[in-house]
Amino acid sequence: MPIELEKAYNPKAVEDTIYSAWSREDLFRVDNSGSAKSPYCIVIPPPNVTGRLHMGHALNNTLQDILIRWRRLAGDLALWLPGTDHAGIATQNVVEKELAKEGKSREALGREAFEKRVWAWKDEYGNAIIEQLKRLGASCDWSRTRFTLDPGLNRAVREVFVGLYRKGLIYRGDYIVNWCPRCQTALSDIEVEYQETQGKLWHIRYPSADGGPGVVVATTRPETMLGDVAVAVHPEDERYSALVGSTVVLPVVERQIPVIADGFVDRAFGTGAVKITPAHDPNDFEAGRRNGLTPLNVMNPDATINAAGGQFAGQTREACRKNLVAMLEESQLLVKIEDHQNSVGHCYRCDTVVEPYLSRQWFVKMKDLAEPAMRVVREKKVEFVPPRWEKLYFDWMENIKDWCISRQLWWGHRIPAAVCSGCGELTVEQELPDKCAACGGALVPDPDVLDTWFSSALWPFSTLGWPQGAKDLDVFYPTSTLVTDRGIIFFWVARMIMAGLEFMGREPFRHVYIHGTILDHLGRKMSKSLGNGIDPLEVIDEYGADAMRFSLMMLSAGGQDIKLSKDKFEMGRNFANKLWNAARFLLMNVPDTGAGSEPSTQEFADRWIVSRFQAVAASTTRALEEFDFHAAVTGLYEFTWNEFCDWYVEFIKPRIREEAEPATRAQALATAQYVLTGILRLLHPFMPFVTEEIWGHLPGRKGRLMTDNWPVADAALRCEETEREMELLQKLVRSIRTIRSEMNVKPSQQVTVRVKTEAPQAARVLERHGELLKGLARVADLAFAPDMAQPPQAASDVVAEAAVYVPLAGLIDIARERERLARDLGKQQKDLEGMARKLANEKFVANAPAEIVAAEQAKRERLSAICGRLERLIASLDA
RNA sequence: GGGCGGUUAGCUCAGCGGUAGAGCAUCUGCCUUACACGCAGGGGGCCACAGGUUCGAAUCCUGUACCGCCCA
Repeated sequence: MPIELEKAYNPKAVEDTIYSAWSREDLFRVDNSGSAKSPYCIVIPPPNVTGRLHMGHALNNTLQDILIRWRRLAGDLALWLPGTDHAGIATQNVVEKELAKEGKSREALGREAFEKRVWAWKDEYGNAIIEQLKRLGASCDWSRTRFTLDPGLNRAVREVFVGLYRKGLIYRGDYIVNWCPRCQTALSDIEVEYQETQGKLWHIRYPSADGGPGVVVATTRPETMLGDVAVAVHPEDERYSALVGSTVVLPVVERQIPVIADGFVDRAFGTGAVKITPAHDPNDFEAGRRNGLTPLNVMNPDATINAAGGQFAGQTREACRKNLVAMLEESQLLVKIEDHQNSVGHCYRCDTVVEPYLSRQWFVKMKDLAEPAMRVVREKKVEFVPPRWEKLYFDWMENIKDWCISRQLWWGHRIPAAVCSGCGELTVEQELPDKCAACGGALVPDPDVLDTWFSSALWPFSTLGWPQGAKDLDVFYPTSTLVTDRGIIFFWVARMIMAGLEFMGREPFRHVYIHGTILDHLGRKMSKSLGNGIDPLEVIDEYGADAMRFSLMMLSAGGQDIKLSKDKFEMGRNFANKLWNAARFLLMNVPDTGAGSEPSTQEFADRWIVSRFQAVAASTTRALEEFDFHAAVTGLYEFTWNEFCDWYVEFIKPRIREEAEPATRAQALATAQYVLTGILRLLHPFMPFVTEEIWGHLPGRKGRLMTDNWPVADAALRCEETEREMELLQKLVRSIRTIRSEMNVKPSQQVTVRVKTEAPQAARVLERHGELLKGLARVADLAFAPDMAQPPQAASDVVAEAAVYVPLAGLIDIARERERLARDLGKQQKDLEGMARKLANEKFVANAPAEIVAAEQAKRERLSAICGRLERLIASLDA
């Protein structure tokens, strides 16, 4: 019994089944023992445990899966190592919200109980995104799944922290950091997002202590004046030189502060005099240090005013600003208010306005780490694809600032440090002792945790078993390719390179592929607040995972951003269905025993498709090697649809009918099966489900497609002569089809065709392959000759090598026919003239490469032949 | 203010030195027993603008405009 497949491909019915089969058969697991295969490894950019799969993930992970499935088929020991990120702030926020619903708080619960609670949450919900990746088809080795808070990774974090501390690359100190008053933690510089805001510039008079007019300062944040300790002017600013060294009175607060001179003041900004608030502004902090001024902190961690703010104590920063401005106005010290555009920092997790805030934090000294990390990119040991991202990397690395790594959170890696309650000595150890080594006093562990990105930076080696050492580490480090978004080049990529070099002595990966960003159909980023997101799981339900993957690849050229709308997925869905039906058709005709998969090259059509297949196998491989996913996928689309389905399958239909001659039938089926099998292999990385499903129906196949082989193009099977002949045949078929269509000949109606051709190649094609032409153009009667006379009442068309006549008694309107041919002639003549002009240009002939000139001459010849034929046709109509 | 990317058919995008391509949409025929998620045929573009380089520019260079992203 021939195999009968469903009429339309139904991804819903097969995807889960296929995935469980792969899983059940343990095909995801990578065995690193004694393999002679060369290693290929990708570590996943670990999604947040709190995350839900969005289109960005879908794109990112599709790309990784394509690479992994390709390399696995190609015979590598291909490991895709999955995992999730503990996402300090985000996860803590989620659980705190949950607690709030129960009327509880993290503080009331206590640290230990809270941490337990977060772990419980993680155990229950933290796997969601992993399960969603499986629906995408991700072929990760799930047995190696890691979490950034795993004990092994914690061990790595402590090792790195202590190592860097001992080298003097980690230090603790009091500095202005970016403080999120809502999350109540420090943030690193790159965790702050700046937004252009229409603000104001308040000009405030600080009168002299001696009763003089004093000085007018301009500020965008009047509330911070509570913490002012000086007013600064530029040393060379003549407007103020008399005031330097004098004392002014801080309005409302009535505190006396000095006027100092410092070169950092921008004379052109505002009034040229600025207030100095060292505890609340990074520049002022530095200025304060230079000038020996003691910072005055006037805010609580939640950005309300503290006791130092006197009468404003307890007010929020916003309320304080309002009240203070009102009071200044009342006392006539508010000189003016200007509109002022400035960019205001917001917390990247909760969007609260960030406060520059003086506090004691831990920092990593970056300069020494950045140097070798730049070198490996310069020396192409690490390559960005597309290469333009290198520049961004260098720009950031060259201006790198120290990294604030401590976070005032409860969820994360504890900083392995403690302070002695007795002598104040700082202890930094992987395993903290109970007592201070210096004085024997009790040690108080540092309450802070590390920036989540600190553990992420170690991901390429901590996940493989560092620092304990492991076979995986030996086999797979350095990893091969990192696939990620431009948004985390600083956060993650750069830091991984630095950490990898520092602790492994090798760069963590060879290539960094930076893909585009998914945008909505209007070109905006997809976001929860805009509600313009497309849910990949819905897309998978509606169109299938393969359709989504394939469509995304069709749309993602050269790492360009992707403007997405749901209807785009029809492309992939239609293609999957096309493939399915091609397979369905062949399987309906293939005997149970299989057709074999040895291609035949005896018949012209077989020789042609086999040759074309070698070409596409070669170009697909090349495209993947160059990370050109778009080229790979469009090449496969065109080959499968336009060559295999539209032409080859149509060609062999007569040969595979039951009544056909058995030998040619067997050859056609074997060749078709050979090409289909090859298509499935080439397509598998992009569309793993349909290809595996079809594979499962092929008679005589062994094992799973997922672990089969990647096709290697065989140059010996390439035949350019055949391809040229086929092109001519196709032109003739199209020519007849065009006539049929324009003359409204019913598809069921067979026609007679006469061809006038003097070209030996055309004669040969018609002689040998006339039957193919008759089949595809629905021709009952075909004849050709060098001197073929135009039959009466015939519609006609030309190709360069021939004139084609289709006698259609009663259907021909001579006038219309003449008009049609004349229109065509006009077009062709215009092209011909252009070509002739070009070739008449001596400079062109002299300067252009010989092969170009030859090609242009060939083109002119072709056009001239076409024009000649058209002219003769028109003349014969007039006769 | 600096950097990067974009501006090609109605829409979404390829092409990146030899006079333009795809998918969708559109128009005309077709349920030609693999597929209407389909088949066949057609129409549609002075490749943002202005200069330059070149025998030749959508493609390289310079500038302008607009859109987007990143950094300050």
